[in-house]
Amino acid sequence: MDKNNTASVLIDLSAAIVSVRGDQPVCLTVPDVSEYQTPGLPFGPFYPDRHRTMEIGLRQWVIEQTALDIGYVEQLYTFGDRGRRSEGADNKKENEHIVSVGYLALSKQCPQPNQWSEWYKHFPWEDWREGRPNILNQKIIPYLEAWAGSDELRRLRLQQAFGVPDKAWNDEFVLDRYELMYEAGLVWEACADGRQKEKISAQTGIAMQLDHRRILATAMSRLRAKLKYRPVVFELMPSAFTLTHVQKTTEAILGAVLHKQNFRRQLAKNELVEPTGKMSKARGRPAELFKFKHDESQSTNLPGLRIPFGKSRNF
Amino acid sequence: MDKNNTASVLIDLSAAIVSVRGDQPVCLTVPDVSEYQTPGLPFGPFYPDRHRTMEIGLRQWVIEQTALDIGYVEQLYTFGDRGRRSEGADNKKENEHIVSVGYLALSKQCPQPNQWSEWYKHFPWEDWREGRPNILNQKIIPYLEAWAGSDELRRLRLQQAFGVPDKAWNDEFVLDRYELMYEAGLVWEACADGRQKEKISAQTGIAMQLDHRRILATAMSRLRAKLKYRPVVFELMPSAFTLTHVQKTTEAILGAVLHKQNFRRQLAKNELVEPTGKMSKARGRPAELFKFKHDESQSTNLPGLRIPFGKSRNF
DNA sequence: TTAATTATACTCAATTTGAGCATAATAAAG
DNA sequence: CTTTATTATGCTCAAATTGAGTATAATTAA
Repeated sequence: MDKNNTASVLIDLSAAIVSVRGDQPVCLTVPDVSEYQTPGLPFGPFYPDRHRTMEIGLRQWVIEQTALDIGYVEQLYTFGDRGRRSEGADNKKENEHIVSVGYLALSKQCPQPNQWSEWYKHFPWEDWREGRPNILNQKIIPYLEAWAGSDELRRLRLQQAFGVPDKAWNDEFVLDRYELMYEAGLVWEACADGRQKEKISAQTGIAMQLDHRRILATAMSRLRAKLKYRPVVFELMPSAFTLTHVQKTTEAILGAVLHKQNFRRQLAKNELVEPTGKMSKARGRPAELFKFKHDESQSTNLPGLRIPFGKSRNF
Repeated sequence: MDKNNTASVLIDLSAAIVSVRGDQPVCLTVPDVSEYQTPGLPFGPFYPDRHRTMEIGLRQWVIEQTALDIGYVEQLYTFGDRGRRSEGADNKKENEHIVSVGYLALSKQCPQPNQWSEWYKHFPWEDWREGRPNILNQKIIPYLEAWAGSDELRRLRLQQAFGVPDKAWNDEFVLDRYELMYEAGLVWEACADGRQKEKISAQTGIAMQLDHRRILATAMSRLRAKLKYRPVVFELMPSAFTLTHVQKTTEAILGAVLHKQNFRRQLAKNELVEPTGKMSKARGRPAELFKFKHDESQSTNLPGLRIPFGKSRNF
């Protein structure tokens, strides 16, 4: 193998294809054939000869393999870490290095329910809609505190990511929290990568193949952040919807509940929706059906929601 | 060439290494040997055998080639476009596909002035510190309006990116504006890539090699956005500085002037700086010297500046 | 009819923002 | 030594935004 070849790599395009089913954000997964049965994100190789850009390549295999209509697509991050893909265990071809480019895609529908995996089964500590998740105080925080010990840097990172002991929880730091837990050996993937010798007694969320849970965490962080300044929720909504429906979808993604009246005030101020004239009928008073105002093309850099938050979110 | 090989690519790590000299943001460049004399961003190949992660690989060649102390490094975007690197003109090896991973790095110093290129020489329309740049009304907007014609989509994009006719200028849309100008054939690179037949009469900013101006535009967008919610300015400041110095640096990057008292109020509220006790001496009343409060390690996700803006920025 | 449920209009205090004036401390000029 | 230019910093205040309610309307189910 000459020097030129050592620089040559294969590129995987991995996608976190996100949708919302009921009040749960879900993510398209493919089943695992190995003994562990951990789900993984769908991915396909990038063929530079065939596709002019990587995004085109990604859309291509998503259409071929899933027949899904994904509107919004955004590149997340390019991961080139050795040792974060369980290479020793899985990869037969030692010489082929793989770099994976992670994408976030949003889909309005999610047919075939068994192929979609709920976010919060993989990240139970990220859903605060019913209050602070028990797993935090019962398991994660005590374990991480022990791991940090008296190490100043570790304690600082713990404070940043998890808000302990006195800072607020920040819903956007999904990736930071996952990475900290990985380093501390608190997720299954750390064992698989050989960073942790013994298995952790109970699992902290359902693991995923290779570094896919990390890609999903990146997608969650990005989507939660983006929601607040770009109107991406509408990429997850049908053509007509009630305001409550938009709110429930937003809350599902943020993993937090919002103030109803203030949420609507923001929608109104930013002129993001317009009435269709029709009404929905369900239990109580019928709600007006709205539609997104700018469904044409690149509505990417319109104002957004400027989510109003409850103030104290720690404890 | 078998199917496996068509998927194999070389990876370039390109870096927009940014610093501020006086009141000008600058970017490390390497001279061009070709006839055009256009500067380019420094880059090096990624050797997956040698470096565990791409960021480590990047830091490695930056240290080797520039001897710079870069603290903050952030991955920007992975570009895999064919036709956006003037391949026909430059690349001899038709079979080797190159994907470039763009990085943003911040440096406190910028020695050897001739190797650093000022941002606004490449993007003269992005510096609004002296008011709306003349080149916009005199050249860019008229050209783009003609290009858009009566095409609704084009006009919408024009409004989003450049604020014409009635929206405000958004300093973060550097990339959107550059991409629009590229598509419209208003930058030199579009000619080089063969998208534009004739040369444009006068240049709109100094061009760069391959797609490097696009990477710089991405860096500018990201840095301008980040500045507002993360305290990254301090990665560009010496260990002790006056508040005015922080403000001038921020203004240089944003390409806009800020209200002095309000800027300081934000710094104070977020507790980002603390006094050193020493004073600076220059022309007028001496200013207190401050230092960044959290210089240890990952201060990445601290509050940030929440830049207050002047209200009307169009015209 | 009544209760439960959901939608929507409106209010109000607290906070944040945008924009300004007033005053203080220094160097350079006269 | 006084004045002027220059920069720093303290303080004010109206406008806008946010957070957190209350009140009322229009339905379905009992």
